[in-house]
Amino acid sequence: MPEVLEIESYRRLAERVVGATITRGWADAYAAKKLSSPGAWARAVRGRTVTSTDRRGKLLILGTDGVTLAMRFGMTGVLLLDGEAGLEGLFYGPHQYRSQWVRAGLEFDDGRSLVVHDPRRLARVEIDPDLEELGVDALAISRRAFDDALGARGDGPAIKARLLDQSRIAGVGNLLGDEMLFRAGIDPRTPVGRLDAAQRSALYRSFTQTMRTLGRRGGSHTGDHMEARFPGGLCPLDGAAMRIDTVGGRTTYWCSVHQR
DNA sequence: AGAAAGCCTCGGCCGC
DNA sequence: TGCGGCCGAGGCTTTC
Repeated sequence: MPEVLEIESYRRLAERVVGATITRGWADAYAAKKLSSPGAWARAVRGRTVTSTDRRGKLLILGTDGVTLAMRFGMTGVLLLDGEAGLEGLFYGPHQYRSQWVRAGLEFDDGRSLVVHDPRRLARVEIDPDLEELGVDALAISRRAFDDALGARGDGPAIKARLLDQSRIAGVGNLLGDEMLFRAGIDPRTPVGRLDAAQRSALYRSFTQTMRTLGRRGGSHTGDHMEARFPGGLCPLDGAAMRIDTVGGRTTYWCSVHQR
C-alpha cells in the first residue's frame, strides 16, 4: 500500500533517530524472511549508531556505523516512532494500532523505539540491501532517465506494468500508477512501444506532477481519480464510466473515454 | 466472499 | 533443439 510518497514520509520520521544508538532490535519470522536467519536482525543491529537515512523507491534505508539497515512495508506497513506514525495516523489497512501487529523494531539508548506495524505481514527488514535491483528513484527522475526506463523495443508490456516495475523506476505503486495515467489520458493497457512522442511527454509531465501534487496533499491516496475508484464509478473529468480490469497484475481503474 | 495502495517465484512463450 | 530473458499468473498473509 504505501508507495514512494509514504515511504518518504517514513524516512523523514526515521531522520529523528539519526545519532541514536540501537540497544536492541527484533523481527518476527515473517519480517525476517529475506534474512539468512530470524535472529540475524537482532545480531546485526545491536550497538550500531544510526548515521543517516535514505530511500530508494519503497525501500527505507538506515545507515549506521556498521551495516546498512533497510525496511520495506508491503501493503499495510506503517513506521512508528514511539507510537507516532510516519503519516498522519494509521491510514493503511485497518486504521488502528494493535500491539500484535508490530512485527519488527529497534530500541535506542535514549529510550525511544522505531517499529514496523503491519497487519498483513508483508513488510520485511533487510541488512545491506542490494540496490542494484532497483531502478531510478521515482521522486528524482529526469526526462532522460524516464525514457530510458520505459524502453521500447517492440510492443513491450502494458505501460502500467512497466511503471510498476521496480527495477526500472523505483517507487510507483498501484495508485500512483493509475493516477499518472489518468492525468496523462493514457489507456493503462497500451504497450509501452506504442506510446507516441506526445504521449511519452504527457506521461512524464503527469508523472512529476502527480508526485508533486499528491506529495503536497498527503499521499498516494489523494489522487484525482480516487473518487471514482469503485465499481460503477464515473470519471471526475468527463463523467464517463470508469473501467476496471487487472493490468500489470493489479486492479486498475481508468476512464473509458479520455484514457486512450 | 472477494479483494486489497507489494513483492517474490514460477512457468510459458518468444527470439536468437 | 537449447537457453535466457521477458512477462503474466499466482501465492503469500491477514483483514474488512
